[in-house]
Amino acid sequence: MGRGKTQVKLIEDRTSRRVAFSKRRSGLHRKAFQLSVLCDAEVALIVFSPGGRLYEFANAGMQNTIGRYNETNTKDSTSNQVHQDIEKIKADAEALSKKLDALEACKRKILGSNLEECSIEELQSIEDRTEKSLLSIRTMKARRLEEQLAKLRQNVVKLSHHKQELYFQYQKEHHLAMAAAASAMATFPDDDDHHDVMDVETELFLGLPGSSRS
Amino acid sequence: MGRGKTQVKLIEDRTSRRVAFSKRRSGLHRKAFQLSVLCDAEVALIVFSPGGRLYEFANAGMQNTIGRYNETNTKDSTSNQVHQDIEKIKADAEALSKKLDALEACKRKILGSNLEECSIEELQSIEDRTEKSLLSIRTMKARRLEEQLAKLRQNVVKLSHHKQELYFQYQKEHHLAMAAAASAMATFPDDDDHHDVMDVETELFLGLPGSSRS
DNA sequence: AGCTATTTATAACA
DNA sequence: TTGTTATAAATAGCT
Repeated sequence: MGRGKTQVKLIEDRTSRRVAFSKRRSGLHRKAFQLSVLCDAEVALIVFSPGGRLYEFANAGMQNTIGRYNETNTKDSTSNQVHQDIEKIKADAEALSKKLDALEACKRKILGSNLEECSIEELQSIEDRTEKSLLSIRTMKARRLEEQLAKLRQNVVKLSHHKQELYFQYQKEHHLAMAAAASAMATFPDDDDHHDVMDVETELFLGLPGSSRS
Repeated sequence: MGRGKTQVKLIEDRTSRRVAFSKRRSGLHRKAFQLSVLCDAEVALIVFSPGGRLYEFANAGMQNTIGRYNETNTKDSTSNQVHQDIEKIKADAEALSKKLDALEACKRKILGSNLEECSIEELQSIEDRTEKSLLSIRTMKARRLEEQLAKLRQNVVKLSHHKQELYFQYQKEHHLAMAAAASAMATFPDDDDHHDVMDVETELFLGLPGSSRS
């Protein structure tokens, strides 16, 4: 149709191609419409131009026809996968929620609330467990205290050393000063009590009751 | 095109309509194909016959073109809603999971495991709480025991009554029998020890140590 | 399904 | 882009 026979291959000339696209697209649209009316068919047509422009026709609504297409043709693929994913996530959430409820109930029981519904046997087991816990907790607390003690002792030792160093330094400087003073004015011998710096009690005892002093 | 002009309205004759559908459908398919080739366009065509049969053409793959259509055209509606739903559910699951982890850590601490990372202050608070719990648990246990005791005592009372009834019945029958025997053979007086049935100790003491006997 | 008279679509041109 | 026109293509009504 037209003044020359058409070969079905890409039209090389860009302008001709654009024109052909425009005319043939509208023709296709018209034909699709006619088919839908004349024959009571459900027709959906999607056309993207090479430039990316969208043209569409759908006498029953594009989404409806696409939905029907997906139902009829490809029972699964996307839609079903998504649905399965959703179901899986929901189930996971449900399971988590239940676990959480159980844990909360358990915690409450352990903490001594909501014991109304417990049998004696259950109470006994909770009691035993709680006693054990208490033991663990106290053990750990004792260990913590020991650790702190050890640190404090270390600090004391360090401080003690530091003090001694300071003392030696002081003595050294003092003797130098004395020597200088002595040589300067040997006539005034001076017997101060520098040694009593060492007399101050600097040791500190720290420990649990009953632990012996090292 | 054909021997008569076509009005664009439903073809009434069923046979004609079926024929027209067949011919026009193939024509439409051919035109769609030509457009895709001649003009380098992406074309998708879906046709449902009135009988529900599916015919399709898509030079770039139906799902691809539908996907592109959904992206280009309808940024939202279904797909986006579903996506949002999924995200919401995921977030919920995440939150639940975190809560669960926290609870499990809490429970473990209370039960005396995983105390390595606790400070002394934390340990102290856990200890206090656990002691309280122990108190609650023991109180509840005592209450339960009391309840059971009460029930047992009731049972004892019932059994005691029942036993007495049985005894009276026995005595009655025994005396009747005795009377009959006496009247039958009054010459052999018989002094058996039936009364010792009552001598058996049937009372039962149940109670907590220190609770007084009622 | 084929055929064919006719209508329709459209390639080339303006 | 839109319109015209010569001509190819599609197809309605028949067989």
